[in-house]
Amino acid sequence: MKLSAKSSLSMDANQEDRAQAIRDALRDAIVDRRLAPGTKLSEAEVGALFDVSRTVVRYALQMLAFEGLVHSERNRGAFVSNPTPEDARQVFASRRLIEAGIVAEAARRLTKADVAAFRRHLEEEDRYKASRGPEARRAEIKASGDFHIMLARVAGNAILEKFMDELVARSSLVIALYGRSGVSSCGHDDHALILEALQTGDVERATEMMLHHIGHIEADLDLRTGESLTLKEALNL
Amino acid sequence: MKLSAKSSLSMDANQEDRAQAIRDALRDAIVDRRLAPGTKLSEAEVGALFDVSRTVVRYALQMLAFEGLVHSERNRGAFVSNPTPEDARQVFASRRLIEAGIVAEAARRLTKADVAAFRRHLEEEDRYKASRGPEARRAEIKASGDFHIMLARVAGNAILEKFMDELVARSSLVIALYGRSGVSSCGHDDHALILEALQTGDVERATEMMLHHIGHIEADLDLRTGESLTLKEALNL
DNA sequence: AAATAAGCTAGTGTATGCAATAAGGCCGCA
DNA sequence: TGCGGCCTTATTGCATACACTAGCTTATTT
Repeated sequence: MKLSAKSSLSMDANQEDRAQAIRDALRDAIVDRRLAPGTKLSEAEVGALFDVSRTVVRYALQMLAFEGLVHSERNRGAFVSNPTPEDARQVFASRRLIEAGIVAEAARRLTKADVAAFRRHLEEEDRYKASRGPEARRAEIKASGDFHIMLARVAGNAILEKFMDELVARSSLVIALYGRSGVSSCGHDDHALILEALQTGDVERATEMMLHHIGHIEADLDLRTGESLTLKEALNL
Repeated sequence: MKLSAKSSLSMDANQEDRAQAIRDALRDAIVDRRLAPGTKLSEAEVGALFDVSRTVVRYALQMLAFEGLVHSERNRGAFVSNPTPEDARQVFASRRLIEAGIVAEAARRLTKADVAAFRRHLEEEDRYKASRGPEARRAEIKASGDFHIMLARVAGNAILEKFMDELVARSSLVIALYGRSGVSSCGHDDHALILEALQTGDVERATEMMLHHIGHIEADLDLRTGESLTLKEALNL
């Protein structure tokens, strides 16, 4: 667990709410796959890393549990979530539903400034795609999720935006567990296509592109029922 | 603040997680409108009522803050949320989107047992509608929300179910603040119509009914920009 | 030698104490 | 008499201390 870099940085900046800072740091670590699913998040350990008491850590962990990124078991502790294939399917089903609505609303509200921001973001994504190494890969996954979060923000509905934050984070976990080729690297610029359709005001096409895009991501997963269960069952026979 | 009835009851039943019990009790109180928007939820006071320390109360309040039912201000405390008209619009926009998806999925999965449960529920709703008095009114509102939550459960997506829990709760708050005639009492049995369409497997019609229903609820609101803001602006001129 | 039970340890659940902050009251001043 | 600043007080933020639970180790018995 190496999160030390974040700690000092966020502490002096955020005098206001340290629990939130810890939450964000852990969230990033989970989404970036620096913390593997199943990893135990010991209160004392995290507290030591961030130089706060367990009280504050508990708040942060509870928030993450609410988002579904962390699974909390009474008297046992908190662990990075280990979504089942069924969980994964539900995440993507939810995304298909909500992102379709977001695309429709975003198309109506998209400003020139938004388009410019998206262009900058797409360039950044491309840079990461071009780069090699695990660090660039992590950055690419993060940036890929950020695209969807930006879109949700443009849609102007704070509630849907919050839902998308959660769904994108959960998606990262799912991809970490079940992703085959690593990234949604089916050799496509889905995001660029979506933006293009949005710019021309073609809502229907943009929606279709989005659904295809989510389909691509999901198709890249290997959701066959986990081996661990099969193994257990085999031993019981 | 009279929540005493719940406290003793939930304590002996739930040895497992007292914070959750308190959360549920407060949640019910807010959704039932026993706690008005803006009411301060003092940690010490709530703790005394439930006979737990502030630590546990804080967890409960934080959970409610995450659901949007409670607004937490640093060094000031937690208050029952006071959604703005814009918040209200976003709640219903989100519901239109998500419940359309839920109806479609529920139609596919609806079993006979589900139908029977819905029928029982509708009867209960009717009983409350027939009864007079504020107590019956509260029960009616609650039951009305429960219909939507049941539907979400039938749809079989835990994530969407959680989102609906939050949206239904927020709706109750909004109705408490901006509701004109009190309940969605536009003299209709929207829920029964939705169930009927679902039974016949007519997804399109069920979806349409659901959207109409949400429209009915929203139409019953008076979302003209709050007087407080207008007053402030008037004073600033 | 294997299995079971008892104690031990590590870590979470809860309460409480202390420090800090914000709201309200009080006094002085114009 | 009205207004502004200071102080008091109630309440939250955080840390720590204690209680309890689960899992592991060990020892004893069959």
